[in-house]
Amino acid sequence: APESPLSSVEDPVRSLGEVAAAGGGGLSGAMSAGREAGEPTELRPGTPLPVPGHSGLSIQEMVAMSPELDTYTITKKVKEVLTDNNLGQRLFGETILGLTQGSVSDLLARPKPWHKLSLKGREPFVRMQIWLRDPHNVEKLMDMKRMEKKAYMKRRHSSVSESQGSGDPNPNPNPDCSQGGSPQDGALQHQLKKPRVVLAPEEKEALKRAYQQKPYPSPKTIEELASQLNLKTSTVINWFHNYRSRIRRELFIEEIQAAAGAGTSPSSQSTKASEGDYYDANGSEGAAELQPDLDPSSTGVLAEGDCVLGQVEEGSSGQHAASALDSLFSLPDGGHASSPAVRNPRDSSLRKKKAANLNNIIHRLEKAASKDEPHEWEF
DNA sequence: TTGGAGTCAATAGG
DNA sequence: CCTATTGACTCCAA
Repeated sequence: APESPLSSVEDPVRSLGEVAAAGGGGLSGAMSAGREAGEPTELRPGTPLPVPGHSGLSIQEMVAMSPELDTYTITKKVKEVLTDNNLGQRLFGETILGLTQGSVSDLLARPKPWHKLSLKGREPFVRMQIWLRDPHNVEKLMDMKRMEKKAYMKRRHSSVSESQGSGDPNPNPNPDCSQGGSPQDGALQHQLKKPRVVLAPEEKEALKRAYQQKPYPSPKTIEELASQLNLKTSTVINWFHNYRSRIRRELFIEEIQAAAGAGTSPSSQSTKASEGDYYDANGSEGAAELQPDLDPSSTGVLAEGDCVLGQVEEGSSGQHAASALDSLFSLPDGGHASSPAVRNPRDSSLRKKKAANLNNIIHRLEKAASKDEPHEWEF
């Protein structure tokens, strides 16, 4: 069998079956029926990407049994290993995690604390942990990188001549190998595919301002915003979904940094953080002062007790059968499990964000108070 | 239905 | 090439 240019590099297992992934009901997608055929999207839900060595456990099972992991330390280590060895997020993500580059970037840049992750969300971290365990894995990835490059060179050479059909030397019976084919009929699809919406800075500002005032706008408010900004309603809705979600994540990170920073050094480096990107640096006014001490846990966003600190108390109990797993869940080198410490509740940035989240609470209270009657309260 | 969690994938910068 | 950002989509639970 002639080695395929690149697909062979990828997960050899992969779902053979793969029922036409036509994708379920696309409710709103109606009009833009441009969904092109091919592009089975590399790794899909089917085969959860086999975990390296390992006995029969599926990652799912391993995730379930996994003790609390320090996501921050894991991502830090992964980033270090990748950069040290010139390995990209794309290759790492697609072959090790089964995720795309963008997702990997996001994950590595702002990992959520373990206890805030769903089972699904923990999977990538467990995979990274396992991957880190064996230094040999780095070698394997590097080999793959070389192979990709080789394949790429080869393709670039041959493709030039066979400009049209059949030319594609695709020895792979499996239509999976997306890499190659694509630039075929670009022009056509380009027109049919709805262009990506890019919000103007001012539009984002307006939305952020609206968020400050009402993190959970009513359908009515959304409509207004949409028409005022001349955007589709769905775009506004999506924006709020995404913004809330990303604000939430920012808070997690701030908490981690606050805890870590406070512990290592009294003065500590004022984690420059991405500051005011996710919330209006200016607009948080009043709220902050009005609520001196809101119980964070009630927001459902600012976790209970202590996130970051959690993993200390864990240890002792679950050993037993875990002994075997023990080796699996521990970084190869110094297992320095981030030593958290006191955290500084006075962190202005954190406070500001928590304050900004006040409206979140209000929203829920409103909701609880009056199910019906989408009251539009003014403050 | 609505909101949250995870992701994808286009795209902007390096 | 690579990485970061981000609008949209899929799943799922309440």
